[in-house]
Amino acid sequence: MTLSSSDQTRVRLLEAAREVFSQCGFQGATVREICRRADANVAAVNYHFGSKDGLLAEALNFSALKALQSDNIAADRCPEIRMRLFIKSFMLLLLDENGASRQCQMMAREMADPTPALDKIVSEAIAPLHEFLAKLIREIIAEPLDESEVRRCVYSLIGQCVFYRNSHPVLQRLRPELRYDQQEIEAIAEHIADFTLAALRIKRPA
Amino acid sequence: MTLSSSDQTRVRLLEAAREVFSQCGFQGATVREICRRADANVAAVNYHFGSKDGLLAEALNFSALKALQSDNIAADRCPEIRMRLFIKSFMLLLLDENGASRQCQMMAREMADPTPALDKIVSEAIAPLHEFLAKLIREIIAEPLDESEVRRCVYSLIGQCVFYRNSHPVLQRLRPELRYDQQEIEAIAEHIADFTLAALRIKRPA
DNA sequence: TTTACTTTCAAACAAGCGTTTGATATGTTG
DNA sequence: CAACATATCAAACGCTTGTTTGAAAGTAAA
Repeated sequence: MTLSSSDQTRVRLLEAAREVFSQCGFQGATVREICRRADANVAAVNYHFGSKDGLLAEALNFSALKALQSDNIAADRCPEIRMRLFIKSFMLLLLDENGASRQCQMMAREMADPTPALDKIVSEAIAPLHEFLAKLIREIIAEPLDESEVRRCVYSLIGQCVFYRNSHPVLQRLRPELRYDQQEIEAIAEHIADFTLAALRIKRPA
Repeated sequence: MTLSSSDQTRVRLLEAAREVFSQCGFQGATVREICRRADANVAAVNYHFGSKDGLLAEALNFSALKALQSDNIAADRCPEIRMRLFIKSFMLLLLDENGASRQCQMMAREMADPTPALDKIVSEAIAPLHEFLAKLIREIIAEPLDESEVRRCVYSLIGQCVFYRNSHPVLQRLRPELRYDQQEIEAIAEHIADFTLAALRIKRPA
């Protein structure tokens, strides 16, 4: 099955949309810029997706994030190792600069600036992610723990991770030589894992 | 010394600007909305501040954040206690909902969406804050530590803190009953302090 | 009161936005 | 080929944005 010409511009639009949305946010992105990058007419967005909102809804795609979680569960490792593995692949998704994976970056954008699509993002991607992490943290602590306390540990972990993405403009100015290459990302991931696991071990019986 | 009529609308504009900027971000805020809340004409912003950019520059004010740091240094306490004190007052600044202190919230906004004022914010407020925290962390660990490692600890701490502000729209949807009252903020601050200090103690000689 | 200066205001401006339109091209089907 | 549905396009629409304008109102000193 080959692509019809309309399907071709559709996928070009979706790809360009992910690029621009993840870079500029939904508000900052313009339909004209997306169409320019997709070599398409301004009217193409509304023809194929109905509206800018519709384009965003179709551009969102949580498969990478979900794959990350199911792979992690499938991995036959102890909870602490699985935590390390998760953080590493999560940071790669979040920071990879020439990324085929703009999905998480779009989500990180939406988190600060709500759009009509935020409800979908929360219920389909963020809520499951939080539950996944809460479960993993419970396994690591291995001691019954207050629900609200587990939740705050999840927030502490995710807060550390998304910080590098959300505050990238600031970090860039603080340390202009900073580049998110594979090596740097892995170093960051290792720090976050060390930091988080150390904090979690305290809560565990001795 | 009393306020001239022009000074009065100036301060009303500044107050309204802080309100709207902290709620909507710079891009999302409109001059018309600010003027509406300040009971001023649309032209008032350009008359008094030259432009929307100029209004932002004057609305920014880092005195609360600086006072927080100097008070903390002045307090005659051990580093760990000072860390707890700092986190608590920082979270109060960040989360206080009917806040006279919109300053930190504006800064948190800027961090995700760069504006022409970001350079000023970084050099005058964020860089000193990071240095302050780096020093505090070094005191807590009390062992010579790699500069990049200290920096990442600073990021871990700040990341946890600003998460509650930047991801507020998400957390609101995840837990609609969430309210940032005094008690909740203090509980959050205590968690972050416990979490962070536990992680830092690991790095310290036994 | 007159003069000079500052502040406010309704109105308009130019530019950018998402979206719509109607014509033109393209492709598919009988 | 003819007929029809689909896809693209330049152009324009209606709206909002930050900003400017020039007149009116207010203020203070001589």
